[in-house]
Amino acid sequence: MQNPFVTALTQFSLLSEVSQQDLAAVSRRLVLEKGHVLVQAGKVSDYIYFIEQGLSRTYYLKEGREVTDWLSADGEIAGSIVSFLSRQPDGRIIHLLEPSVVWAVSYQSLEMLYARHHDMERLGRLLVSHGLLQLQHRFDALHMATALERYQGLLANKPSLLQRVPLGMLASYLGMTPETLSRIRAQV
Amino acid sequence: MQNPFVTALTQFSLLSEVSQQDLAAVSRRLVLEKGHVLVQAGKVSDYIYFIEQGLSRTYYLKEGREVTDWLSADGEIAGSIVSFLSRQPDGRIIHLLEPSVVWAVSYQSLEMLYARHHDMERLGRLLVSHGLLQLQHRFDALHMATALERYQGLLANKPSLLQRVPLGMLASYLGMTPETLSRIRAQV
DNA sequence: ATGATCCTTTGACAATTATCAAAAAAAGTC
DNA sequence: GACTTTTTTTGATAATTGTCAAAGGATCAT
Repeated sequence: MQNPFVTALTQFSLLSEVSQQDLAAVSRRLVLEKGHVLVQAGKVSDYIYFIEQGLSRTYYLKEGREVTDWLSADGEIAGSIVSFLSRQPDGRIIHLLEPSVVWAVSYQSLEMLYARHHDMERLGRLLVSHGLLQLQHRFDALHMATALERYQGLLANKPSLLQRVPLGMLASYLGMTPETLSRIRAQV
Repeated sequence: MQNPFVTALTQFSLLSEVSQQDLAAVSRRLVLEKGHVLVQAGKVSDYIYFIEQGLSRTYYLKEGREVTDWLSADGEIAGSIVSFLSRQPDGRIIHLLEPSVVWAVSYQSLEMLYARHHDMERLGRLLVSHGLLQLQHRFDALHMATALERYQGLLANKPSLLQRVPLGMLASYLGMTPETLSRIRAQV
């Protein structure tokens, strides 16, 4: 299999040749510049993305301030999951923090594949399960933790983000102000 | 369908008669007293629960203190999802805050049903998706919010928990100390 | 390269939240 | 129902984190 997107998904669960071909057929590879907006606010998000290479940031506005909700780097999934799964508009915006190569699959295509192939439905279940585990992990890292602990958690878990993501965007990702993150970083 | 557990799951996605029967066949109804422990810490959790009536609390210990991770009431799912999905031990404990009627299904049975019936696999996917949406919602409610906002969020979203869950357990659920929650409640 | 813009750091101070302790209230037990 | 135990409230104080402002750096576009 040449398609890195299909290869990555196959890690979650084996797919028949037919499913792999069908999946490859509905996925599109995009080469995009830094700053490109993958998902706009207020619309139903119709695509889910796989970041072959690059970095995306999901954020929303709260009282005029940007709150970073999620960061997806090479080999990870990006998407406005609330909107994508619930089929409702959502305020989240996804944009690229680096020039990136991403794969896109539409909701419709996925539903079609789920209906057609049991093994794709299974893959979908496992993908969502994986997403749930990731979110729980992130939740735990922020729950009942001090700002310093949250920073250290990121340092232990995803240190590369500290290099690749501007401090101001990381701060709200960690649930603190830029000033606090700057001070913590200076002092550790 | 007489089985309230199967009826509840059917809301997520239609099931064939056969699937419904198979699901009913592997689920067991339990009538349990307050305080009963559904899931112990440090073990791989082999069951997922549906609360027909009652209330459960998921918590773990952090530096000697109990942190409330999740609360499941009538009609909701309870389970140590990290352990259940990842098949790894986890520190979370689930116990009942009220005498409850719950339905239990084992991991093995579910896997068997997933493999046997495509529509069960779909139901599983939708159940996990629903869980992911719930967790994201909870995450959003705590992210970049003050203690007062978090309290008001609970008041707006799940006010019944304020009546049914002891304040100390709610406090860590909301990411604050019992003293802070007590003061906020007195003042609002 | 240069200027403009945006991001980060630092400082002073204010607000929020945590901690510790003790009293008051509520819940569980015999 | 009285007693014990646990939970909640309240107070005083400390620690953490946020806010506002300004200076210093970095980045971007021309």
